[in-house]
Amino acid sequence: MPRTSRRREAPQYPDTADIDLLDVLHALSDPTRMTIVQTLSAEPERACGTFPVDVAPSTLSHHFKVLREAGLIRHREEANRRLTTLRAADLEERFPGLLTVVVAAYRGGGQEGSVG
Amino acid sequence: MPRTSRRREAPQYPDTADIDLLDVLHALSDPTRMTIVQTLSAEPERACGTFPVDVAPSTLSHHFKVLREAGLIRHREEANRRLTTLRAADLEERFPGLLTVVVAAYRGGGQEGSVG
DNA sequence: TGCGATGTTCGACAGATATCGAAGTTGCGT
DNA sequence: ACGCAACTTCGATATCTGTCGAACATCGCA
Repeated sequence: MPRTSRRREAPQYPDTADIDLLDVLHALSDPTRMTIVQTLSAEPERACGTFPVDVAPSTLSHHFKVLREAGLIRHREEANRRLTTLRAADLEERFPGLLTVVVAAYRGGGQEGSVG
Repeated sequence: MPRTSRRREAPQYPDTADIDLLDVLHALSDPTRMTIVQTLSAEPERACGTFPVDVAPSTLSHHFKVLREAGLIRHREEANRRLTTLRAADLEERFPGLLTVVVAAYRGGGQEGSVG
Protein backbone atom coordinates (compact mmCIF):
# COMPACT_ATOMS: atom_id res chain seq x y z
CA MET A 1 0.00 0.00 0.00
CA PRO A 2 1.17 3.53 -0.71
CA ARG A 3 2.98 5.15 2.13
CA THR A 4 1.33 8.48 1.49
CA SER A 5 -2.02 8.70 -0.13
CA ARG A 6 -2.49 12.27 1.00
CA ARG A 7 -0.19 15.18 0.97
CA ARG A 8 1.56 13.86 4.03
CA GLU A 9 0.20 11.72 6.79
CA ALA A 10 -2.71 13.87 7.86
CA PRO A 11 -1.88 14.51 11.50
CA GLN A 12 -4.38 13.54 14.13
CA TYR A 13 -5.37 15.97 16.83
CA PRO A 14 -7.13 15.15 20.09
CA ASP A 15 -10.60 16.61 20.52
CA THR A 16 -10.65 19.51 22.91
CA ALA A 17 -12.47 17.41 25.50
CA ASP A 18 -9.82 14.71 25.23
CA ILE A 19 -6.83 16.93 25.91
CA ASP A 20 -4.98 15.43 28.85
CA LEU A 21 -3.48 17.74 31.45
CA LEU A 22 -0.49 15.54 32.17
CA ASP A 23 0.29 15.30 28.47
CA VAL A 24 0.11 19.07 28.21
CA LEU A 25 2.40 19.59 31.19
CA HIS A 26 4.83 17.04 29.87
CA ALA A 27 4.84 18.67 26.45
CA LEU A 28 5.56 22.02 28.05
CA SER A 29 8.39 20.73 30.20
CA ASP A 30 10.91 20.62 27.36
CA PRO A 31 12.83 23.82 26.59
CA THR A 32 12.56 23.48 22.82
CA ARG A 33 8.83 22.91 22.97
CA MET A 34 8.32 25.67 25.48
CA THR A 35 10.14 28.04 23.14
CA ILE A 36 7.82 27.01 20.33
CA VAL A 37 4.75 27.67 22.47
CA GLN A 38 6.09 30.98 23.68
CA THR A 39 6.81 32.06 20.14
CA LEU A 40 3.31 31.12 19.04
CA SER A 41 1.76 32.96 21.94
CA ALA A 42 3.37 36.14 20.64
CA GLU A 43 2.72 35.49 16.98
CA PRO A 44 -0.41 33.77 15.65
CA GLU A 45 1.12 31.65 12.95
CA ARG A 46 4.56 30.56 11.94
CA ALA A 47 6.26 28.19 9.54
CA CYS A 48 7.95 25.18 11.07
CA GLY A 49 11.44 26.12 10.05
CA THR A 50 11.32 29.64 11.44
CA PHE A 51 11.30 29.01 15.16
CA PRO A 52 14.20 30.34 17.24
CA VAL A 53 15.41 26.94 18.31
CA ASP A 54 18.70 25.26 17.65
CA VAL A 55 17.98 21.64 16.77
CA ALA A 56 18.05 19.54 13.61
CA PRO A 57 14.92 19.62 11.40
CA SER A 58 14.14 16.02 12.27
CA THR A 59 14.29 16.80 15.96
CA LEU A 60 12.06 19.79 15.49
CA SER A 61 9.58 17.63 13.66
CA HIS A 62 9.56 15.25 16.60
CA HIS A 63 8.76 18.09 18.98
CA PHE A 64 5.92 19.28 16.78
CA LYS A 65 4.48 15.82 16.89
CA VAL A 66 4.58 15.80 20.69
CA LEU A 67 2.90 19.19 20.86
CA ARG A 68 0.30 18.14 18.30
CA GLU A 69 -0.58 14.92 20.07
CA ALA A 70 -0.85 16.73 23.38
CA GLY A 71 -3.35 19.09 21.78
CA LEU A 72 -1.25 22.22 22.01
CA ILE A 73 -0.81 23.10 18.38
CA ARG A 74 -2.38 22.66 14.98
CA HIS A 75 -0.86 22.67 11.54
CA ARG A 76 -2.22 24.33 8.43
CA GLU A 77 -0.93 23.45 5.00
CA GLU A 78 0.17 26.27 2.76
CA ALA A 79 2.14 25.60 -0.39
CA ASN A 80 5.00 23.38 0.69
CA ARG A 81 5.11 24.84 4.16
CA ARG A 82 3.32 23.96 7.31
CA LEU A 83 2.04 26.81 9.38
CA THR A 84 1.76 26.19 13.07
CA THR A 85 -0.83 27.71 15.39
CA LEU A 86 -1.51 27.43 19.08
CA ARG A 87 -4.83 25.86 20.07
CA ALA A 88 -5.24 28.68 22.55
CA ALA A 89 -9.03 28.77 22.48
CA ASP A 90 -9.35 25.02 22.84
CA LEU A 91 -6.93 25.02 25.75
CA GLU A 92 -8.73 27.90 27.39
CA GLU A 93 -11.95 25.96 27.12
CA ARG A 94 -10.46 22.77 28.48
CA PHE A 95 -8.15 24.20 31.14
CA PRO A 96 -9.14 27.80 31.83
CA GLY A 97 -6.22 30.07 32.53
CA LEU A 98 -3.58 27.40 32.13
CA LEU A 99 -1.88 28.54 28.97
CA THR A 100 -1.99 32.19 29.98
CA VAL A 101 -0.43 31.50 33.36
CA VAL A 102 2.26 29.24 31.96
CA VAL A 103 3.21 31.69 29.22
CA ALA A 104 3.40 34.50 31.76
CA ALA A 105 5.34 32.35 34.21
CA TYR A 106 7.96 31.52 31.62
CA ARG A 107 8.30 35.09 30.45
CA GLY A 108 8.47 36.40 33.95
CA GLY A 109 10.61 33.56 35.21
CA GLY A 110 13.84 34.80 33.74
CA GLN A 111 14.67 31.68 31.81
CA GLU A 112 13.48 32.80 28.42
CA GLY A 113 15.57 34.28 25.66
CA SER A 114 13.26 37.21 25.06
CA VAL A 115 10.85 35.40 22.80
CA GLY A 116 8.66 37.50 20.60
CA MET B 1 33.43 8.25 56.86
CA PRO B 2 29.88 8.00 58.21
CA ARG B 3 27.23 7.81 55.60
CA THR B 4 24.89 9.94 57.66
CA SER B 5 26.14 12.50 60.08
CA ARG B 6 22.71 14.05 60.39
CA ARG B 7 19.34 12.49 60.91
CA ARG B 8 19.08 11.64 57.27
CA GLU B 9 20.65 13.43 54.37
CA ALA B 10 19.19 16.85 54.99
CA PRO B 11 17.32 17.45 51.76
CA GLN B 12 18.21 20.49 49.71
CA TYR B 13 15.50 22.79 48.44
CA PRO B 14 15.86 25.37 45.72
CA ASP B 15 15.40 28.97 46.82
CA THR B 16 12.09 30.39 45.72
CA ALA B 17 13.82 32.56 43.16
CA ASP B 18 15.61 29.55 41.72
CA ILE B 19 12.55 27.43 41.11
CA ASP B 20 12.58 26.47 37.45
CA LEU B 21 9.32 26.44 35.54
CA LEU B 22 10.28 23.54 33.32
CA ASP B 23 11.29 21.48 36.33
CA VAL B 24 7.94 22.25 37.94
CA LEU B 25 5.99 21.29 34.83
CA HIS B 26 7.99 18.12 34.47
CA ALA B 27 7.42 17.23 38.10
CA LEU B 28 3.70 17.74 37.65
CA SER B 29 3.47 15.65 34.49
CA ASP B 30 3.61 12.34 36.32
CA PRO B 31 0.33 10.89 37.64
CA THR B 32 1.77 9.76 40.98
CA ARG B 33 3.35 13.12 41.63
CA MET B 34 0.25 14.99 40.50
CA THR B 35 -1.80 12.95 42.96
CA ILE B 36 0.59 13.92 45.74
CA VAL B 37 0.30 17.59 44.86
CA GLN B 38 -3.48 17.39 44.59
CA THR B 39 -3.68 15.71 47.96
CA LEU B 40 -1.51 18.36 49.55
CA SER B 41 -3.55 21.14 48.01
CA ALA B 42 -6.58 19.79 49.88
CA GLU B 43 -4.77 19.01 53.11
CA PRO B 44 -1.92 21.10 54.52
CA GLU B 45 0.34 18.37 55.79
CA ARG B 46 0.64 14.67 55.42
CA ALA B 47 3.00 11.83 56.27
CA CYS B 48 4.84 10.27 53.37
CA GLY B 49 3.28 6.88 53.67
CA THR B 50 -0.29 8.09 53.73
CA PHE B 51 -0.77 9.29 50.17
CA PRO B 52 -3.40 7.58 48.02
CA VAL B 53 -0.92 6.21 45.54
CA ASP B 54 -0.15 2.65 44.67
CA VAL B 55 3.62 2.33 44.35
CA ALA B 56 6.41 0.81 46.40
CA PRO B 57 7.88 2.92 49.23
CA SER B 58 11.14 3.31 47.34
CA THR B 59 9.31 4.57 44.28
CA LEU B 60 7.36 7.01 46.38
CA SER B 61 10.59 8.25 47.89
CA HIS B 62 11.92 8.85 44.41
CA HIS B 63 8.88 10.93 43.51
CA PHE B 64 9.24 13.00 46.65
CA LYS B 65 12.78 13.72 45.69
CA VAL B 66 11.71 14.94 42.27
CA LEU B 67 9.03 17.16 43.80
CA ARG B 68 11.46 18.47 46.40
CA GLU B 69 14.18 19.30 43.92
CA ALA B 70 11.68 21.03 41.67
CA GLY B 71 10.69 23.22 44.61
CA LEU B 72 7.14 21.95 44.95
CA ILE B 73 7.22 20.42 48.41
CA ARG B 74 9.04 20.63 51.70
CA HIS B 75 9.57 18.05 54.39
CA ARG B 76 9.30 18.56 58.10
CA GLU B 77 10.72 16.04 60.55
CA GLU B 78 8.49 14.76 63.27
CA ALA B 79 9.45 11.77 65.34
CA ASN B 80 10.34 9.12 62.83
CA ARG B 81 7.97 10.46 60.22
CA ARG B 82 8.38 13.02 57.53
CA LEU B 83 5.53 15.39 57.03
CA THR B 84 5.14 16.80 53.58
CA THR B 85 3.84 20.26 52.72
CA LEU B 86 3.25 22.10 49.49
CA ARG B 87 5.37 25.20 48.92
CA ALA B 88 2.23 26.97 47.82
CA ALA B 89 3.26 30.45 48.94
CA ASP B 90 6.69 30.18 47.36
CA LEU B 91 5.19 28.97 44.13
CA GLU B 92 2.63 31.72 44.15
CA GLU B 93 5.40 34.24 44.58
CA ARG B 94 7.54 32.74 41.84
CA PHE B 95 4.82 31.81 39.34
CA PRO B 96 1.60 33.64 40.26
CA GLY B 97 -1.51 31.62 39.63
CA LEU B 98 0.29 28.55 38.33
CA LEU B 99 -0.38 26.10 41.11
CA THR B 100 -3.98 27.22 41.52
CA VAL B 101 -4.72 26.85 37.84
CA VAL B 102 -3.03 23.47 37.56
CA VAL B 103 -4.81 22.10 40.62
CA ALA B 104 -8.14 23.33 39.28
CA ALA B 105 -7.40 22.00 35.80
CA TYR B 106 -6.67 18.55 37.13
CA ARG B 107 -9.73 18.48 39.34
CA GLY B 108 -11.92 19.79 36.60
CA GLY B 109 -10.28 17.75 33.89
CA GLY B 110 -11.97 14.50 34.76
CA GLN B 111 -8.82 12.45 35.17
CA GLU B 112 -8.59 12.58 38.92
CA GLY B 113 -9.84 9.99 41.37
CA SER B 114 -11.65 12.47 43.61
CA VAL B 115 -8.65 13.51 45.61
CA GLY B 116 -9.30 15.11 48.97
C1' DT C 1 18.79 -3.12 74.08
C1' DG C 2 16.43 -5.12 70.68
C1' DC C 3 12.37 -4.74 67.49
C1' DG C 4 9.06 -2.69 64.49
C1' DA C 5 7.58 1.34 61.90
C1' DT C 6 8.89 4.76 58.67
C1' DG C 7 11.57 6.26 54.99
C1' DT C 8 15.84 6.57 52.20
C1' DT C 9 19.57 4.86 49.27
C1' DC C 10 21.41 1.50 46.02
C1' DG C 11 21.49 -1.47 42.06
C1' DA C 12 19.07 -3.33 38.35
C1' DC C 13 16.09 -3.02 34.48
C1' DA C 14 12.65 -2.05 30.99
C1' DG C 15 10.59 1.58 28.47
C1' DA C 16 10.45 6.45 27.13
C1' DT C 17 12.75 10.35 25.01
C1' DA C 18 15.85 13.80 22.82
C1' DT C 19 19.00 13.87 19.37
C1' DC C 20 21.07 13.22 14.90
C1' DG C 21 21.88 11.88 9.88
C1' DA C 22 20.08 9.73 5.84
C1' DA C 23 16.47 9.05 2.85
C1' DG C 24 11.90 10.08 1.12
C1' DT C 25 7.74 13.15 -0.25
C1' DT C 26 5.65 17.24 -1.98
C1' DG C 27 5.30 21.60 -4.28
C1' DC C 28 7.33 25.80 -6.43
C1' DG C 29 10.44 28.09 -9.62
C1' DT C 30 13.38 28.03 -13.30
C1' DA D 1 11.49 18.28 -16.23
C1' DC D 2 14.87 19.18 -12.91
C1' DG D 3 16.38 20.71 -8.82
C1' DC D 4 15.80 23.12 -4.54
C1' DA D 5 13.29 24.16 -0.33
C1' DA D 6 10.57 22.57 3.46
C1' DC D 7 9.28 18.87 6.34
C1' DT D 8 8.58 14.11 7.76
C1' DT D 9 9.81 9.38 8.59
C1' DC D 10 13.15 5.87 9.81
C1' DG D 11 16.89 3.83 12.32
C1' DA D 12 20.42 4.30 15.68
C1' DT D 13 22.03 5.85 20.05
C1' DA D 14 22.83 7.76 24.54
C1' DT D 15 20.45 9.36 28.40
C1' DC D 16 16.61 9.81 31.46
C1' DT D 17 12.92 7.95 34.14
C1' DG D 18 9.64 5.02 36.71
C1' DT D 19 9.62 0.84 38.93
C1' DC D 20 10.92 -2.66 42.18
C1' DG D 21 13.38 -5.37 45.98
C1' DA D 22 17.08 -5.47 49.23
C1' DA D 23 19.67 -3.25 52.54
C1' DC D 24 20.33 0.53 55.65
C1' DA D 25 19.31 4.46 59.03
C1' DT D 26 16.55 6.56 62.70
C1' DC D 27 13.17 6.87 66.21
C1' DG D 28 9.93 5.27 69.68
C1' DC D 29 8.61 1.65 72.56
C1' DA D 30 8.46 -2.70 75.00
